[in-house]
Amino acid sequence: MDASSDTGCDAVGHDLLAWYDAHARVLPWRSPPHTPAPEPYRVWLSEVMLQQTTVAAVKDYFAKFIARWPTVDALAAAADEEVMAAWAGLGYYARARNLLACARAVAARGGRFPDTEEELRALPGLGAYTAAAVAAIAFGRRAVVVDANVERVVARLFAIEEALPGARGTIREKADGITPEARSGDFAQAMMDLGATVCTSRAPRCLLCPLSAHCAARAMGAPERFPVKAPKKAKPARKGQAFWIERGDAVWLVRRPGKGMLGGMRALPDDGWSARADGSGEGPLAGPWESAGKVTHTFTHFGLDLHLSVYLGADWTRLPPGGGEWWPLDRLDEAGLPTLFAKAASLALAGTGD
DNA sequence: CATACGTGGCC
DNA sequence: TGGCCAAGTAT
Repeated sequence: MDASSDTGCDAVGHDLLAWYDAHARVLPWRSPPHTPAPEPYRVWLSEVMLQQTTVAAVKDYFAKFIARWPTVDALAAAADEEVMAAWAGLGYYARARNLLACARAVAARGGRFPDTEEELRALPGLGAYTAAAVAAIAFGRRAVVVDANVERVVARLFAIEEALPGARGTIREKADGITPEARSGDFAQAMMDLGATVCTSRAPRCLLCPLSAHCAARAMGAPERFPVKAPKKAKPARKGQAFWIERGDAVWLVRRPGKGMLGGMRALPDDGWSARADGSGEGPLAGPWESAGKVTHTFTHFGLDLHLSVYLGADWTRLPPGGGEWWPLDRLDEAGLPTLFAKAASLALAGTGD
């Protein structure tokens, strides 16, 4: 037997589940090992929030959503702008739009989530990972659950030299080979816990790892070399402007278009900056504008220097074109501004002494 | 298959 | 401090 066949698939599952029984993280959306599964609604909501997002960042949002919308039917009945505002700050806002679309699709079929991976995959916002995770965790189905943690653990277990993202197919096959028939939901969560707490990206704690005896990367003495990754593209640096138009007790807010950057979110008016180009420098009104400083913000695929121009004592007979609303300054935290514009608002309020 | 899409934490 | 990273999906 070679080093990989003696991992004998079953041995990995057995060792990992034994470790999980003793070391499973306690999380608000999770049931402990050997207890009934959480409600599918909670599993689904947490999995969507956790897409590309850390556990620490999700916790408060999960609690807020569950308190405000305890069931999928309640969420389905919510107003779009309420949900978008509640999601503000969590990022990847297409998730919030798909969350509502999915909740309404589930409500339309009686408030019950489908219980197969294939049907779950057809719902808005559920890709290969989330459909597999919900099928396994909420419904006990055997499913191959592959997220970034699993990719890292598997790439190390089998010392996969092929670089991501090309190695996805190979990694999935290997993950399939070690996924047990029984307890596949626990297995998936165990892999993710292992990746998050032991088989970490930097400085993996191999001495604490229940799979170290099976690990090819460990045997090579080079666990941190895996997974191999393709080099990243440089982020362009963009410049743009945002405009703070104040009427004494209120500021002019717009709603961004439903798709694209920060789609569907409330925002300050801007000069049309994007990932592809700088803004025009043109404001929505003639002014008079006063400079209030600059906000720097880094998005996934570009960096932005956002210059803020302020117009105090605006005349309400001269509303900017294109629609918007006067938003009370004392309720600005309820507007649901994405972080970039929340930073700009703080800058404006600091500068105006409000 | 490549790209667009947020944010905060870590070293 | 700037780059890397995190329970990915849609197109």
